Amino acid sequence: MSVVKITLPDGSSREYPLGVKGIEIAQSISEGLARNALSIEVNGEIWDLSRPIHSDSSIKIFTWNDKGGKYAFWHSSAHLFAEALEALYPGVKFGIGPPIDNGFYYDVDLADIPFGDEELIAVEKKMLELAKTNSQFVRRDVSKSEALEYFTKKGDPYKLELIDGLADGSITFYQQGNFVDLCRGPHISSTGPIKAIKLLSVAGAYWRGNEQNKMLKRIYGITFPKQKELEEYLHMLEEAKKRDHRKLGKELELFAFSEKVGMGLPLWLPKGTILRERLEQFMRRAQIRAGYEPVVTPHIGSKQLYITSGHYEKYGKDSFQPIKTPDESEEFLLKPMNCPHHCEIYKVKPRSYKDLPIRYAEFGTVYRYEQSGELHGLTRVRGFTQDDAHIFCRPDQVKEEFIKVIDLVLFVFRSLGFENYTAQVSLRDPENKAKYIGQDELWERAEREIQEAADERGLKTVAVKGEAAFYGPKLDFMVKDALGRSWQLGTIQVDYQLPQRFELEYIGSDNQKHTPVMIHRAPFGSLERFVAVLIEHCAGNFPLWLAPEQIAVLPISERFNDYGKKVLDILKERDIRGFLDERNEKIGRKIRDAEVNKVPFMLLVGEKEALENTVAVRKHGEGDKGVMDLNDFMATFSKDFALPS
RNA sequence: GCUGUUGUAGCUCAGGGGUAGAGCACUUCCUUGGUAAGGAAGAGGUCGAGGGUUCAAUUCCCUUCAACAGCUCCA
Repeated sequence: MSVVKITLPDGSSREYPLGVKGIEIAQSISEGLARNALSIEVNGEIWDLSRPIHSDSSIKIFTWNDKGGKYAFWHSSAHLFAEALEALYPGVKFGIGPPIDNGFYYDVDLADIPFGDEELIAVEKKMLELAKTNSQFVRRDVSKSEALEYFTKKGDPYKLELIDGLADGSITFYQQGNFVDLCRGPHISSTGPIKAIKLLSVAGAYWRGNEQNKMLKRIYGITFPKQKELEEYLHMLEEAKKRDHRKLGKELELFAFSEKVGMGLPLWLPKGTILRERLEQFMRRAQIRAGYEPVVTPHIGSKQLYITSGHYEKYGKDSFQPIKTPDESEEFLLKPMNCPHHCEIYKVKPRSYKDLPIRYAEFGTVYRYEQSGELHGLTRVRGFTQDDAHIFCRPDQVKEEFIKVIDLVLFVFRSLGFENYTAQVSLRDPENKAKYIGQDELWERAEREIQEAADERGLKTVAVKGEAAFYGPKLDFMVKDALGRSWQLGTIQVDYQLPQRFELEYIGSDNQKHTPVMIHRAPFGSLERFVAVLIEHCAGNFPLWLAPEQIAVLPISERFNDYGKKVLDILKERDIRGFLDERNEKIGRKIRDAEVNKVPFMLLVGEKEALENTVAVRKHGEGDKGVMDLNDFMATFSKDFALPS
């Protein structure tokens, strides 16, 4: 056979000579595509454009607009970085240098060479210089012995360790210029297209992520085909920093931390508390409509409770330690989760199959001793409030209940304008079953039912092994923060284990005892994290119903403070949150301050308004909306003041 | 928890071996102004904490705490 059949993404296929290269296919399609092509997907694998294709294949040619294209570009940039670094610092040892979502990094052992901003700039310069030589990335298959010999000679222990773990026959080298790296690829054709380079930061990272190993320097960078794109990216980073919830939380006086109170223990300021309570009201109402019953449980529970649940064994040592009492036989733990308490509520009386499902909801504040280096604003704290609920149901009700919870989560996301979320099915790590409790068949059943429920609601899911909780698989909803970091928000978890451990039961229609299934769920995840992500999502410009201060009443001069007070009183009668700016300042100044504080509406009152009983409406970010009767104003926006439903 | 960086007024930051400075915010006075910063005066700090070196430390050294970045972790 001297031809291969190549199937294109549109389903059409063409024949090419055996050993055709991606770049040749691109040229045959169009000159423009060939010019922009960076890599090619061949039967689901991403290849170099210069690698010959020897069998019938489905292909897709990637450009800068595809993730696969960017990855090849950034992977090649990592090699270019290594080449430049080696040119400037001969003898440095290299770990790994992969592409990431935004750019690339390379782990290097610089021994004791100091490496700061100046060095980063010097390496950037060298990279640009080398990129201009437009050297080809050349792929070469090497035998394991040849690979070992090369890096032994070069004296790079990290690469030797990597090669050690690879099978002979699967090892490839890539070379550009004088630099040779162990690499699976793929790469772009040559260094020329790398036109704009920025090395962003240096951080420590353990070799192979193991803290027993030596710490290497991880150098992050990003590159672009055009200088303008780099500038736009850097601008975007600046903008993202302005949305950081830690910054806005301080500026808008939403929350604070105190060294004296303790790290990771947020203090909610008055404005932040309003925001948080509005979210609670919103969720309470949605839950009551969905058939949940609110419950309240204490902040501590006896150690025995957590021995029963299995949490003590799993987390006891690495958590807040037991609280003692004068009675030495007593020990209590700060509650790290609400489920055991809710199980005990279930147990207060015998249950019939007709009672199920039972749904207990609680805004439960829990405490977890997170590692100090993990704490991060409101997204990772040591004391937080979950919008928690536990659904106790029969096995035949699991899927239906799960779907109802998905609907609730999606309602919440929709109401708050979150469109960019991903759903992750978190499964057990089949290689490490000891990490989990419970029988295999229950796990398999739960994993299957989660996937089915998600599919039924048309969720796009990614299954990730090893991400399950120790008692059951989860469906996690993830969103990204302003700086592109991914956070888990809502979570839904099926649990066959806790009901057994707590010996929960119900009497079935067969008059026999059965064990119910438990579903843990928290659409917000925690109020803390949700508020953090919400702040970044809307850059502090909260929807009207959530805004801590909805309206600023701004008298033109002190002469109209009395009328302003009257307007404010009317607003307050309608439960609208507002304040009167009585300061001896000009109107321009009052407007500026209200704008900076992101107050959604400003009502200006002066001589004309006081005489006519009206207000001059100004909307945040939009400007003057004209003079209106106060009642008309409130009627026009009444829907926006109310909880969404 | 590990590695690195940082810590000066309420906030944002400058400074630097001889006991501190700016802008904004704050207070008072003048001004009563119509859609993003009116003017003047004033008050405000154990320079994160503890120890050391020194005639002298906020500045140099050590320890510690916290924040930040990354790694590891996340019921």
